[in-house]
Amino acid sequence: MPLRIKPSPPHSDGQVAELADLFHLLGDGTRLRIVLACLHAPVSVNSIAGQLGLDNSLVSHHLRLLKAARIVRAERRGKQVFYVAADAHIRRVVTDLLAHLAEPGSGRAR
Amino acid sequence: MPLRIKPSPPHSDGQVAELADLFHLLGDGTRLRIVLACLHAPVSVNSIAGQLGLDNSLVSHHLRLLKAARIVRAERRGKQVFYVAADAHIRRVVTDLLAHLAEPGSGRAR
DNA sequence: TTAACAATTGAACAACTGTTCAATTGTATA
DNA sequence: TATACAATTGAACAGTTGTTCAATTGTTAA
Repeated sequence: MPLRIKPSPPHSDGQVAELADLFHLLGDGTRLRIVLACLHAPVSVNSIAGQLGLDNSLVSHHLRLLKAARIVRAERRGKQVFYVAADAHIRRVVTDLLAHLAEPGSGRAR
Repeated sequence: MPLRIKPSPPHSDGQVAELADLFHLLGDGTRLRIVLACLHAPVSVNSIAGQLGLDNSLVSHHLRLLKAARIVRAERRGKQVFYVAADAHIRRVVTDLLAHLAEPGSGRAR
């Protein structure tokens, strides 16, 4: 029996669609910066907007999409609403890819 | 000296923009399926189109973008042009994320 | 209640983008 | 050369989407 090399595993349409949705949401620069801003600790909408120099409204719009996709989680404290990355899974995805980009000679392939 | 917890590392604008670009290109379902089709071995444009049920022209358009971003690499053999994932880096990014999605209870956060 | 602060929402606009179709370029064979 | 096959290219269209602005909801303090 010959050695089988990388049978190129089949992927369900659902999995691919889910992955594409995740990529699509993180594929906007503004939205990605928002995710990075609340990746490790809860941050208020105002704080994110101030930190990134964006309009309050714009940040809220993006956070609504990120929340709907379960990428971030909302938590209200008094007047403010704090957002944070939904779980360790999301954190790993983003930090892993940033690490990948930082790899020597990985800027964009060889 | 108190223990510093997750200083939330600063990310250069260039890194974030690069990462967003990568996400953006993989964020389209059709384009992601094309990348998956030639992830482990070189495949001709016709083969990709036939396999995915897409028009030849559409596949070529997408491959042009993927090639410009150095996500795939082109190689001509006679009449046909074969495309394959640019390097191990790209392969890891995609396969890792697919694995992440396959994790128990990871469909979208907890 | 009133006032001030924080966040959300909806409408509207411009910019972008995925797709289709037709025409063209490149390559190999008769 | 001529023919067929493979891939690329460009224009044009429709649909999507990021952003702005104004108005509204929710919360706390005076």
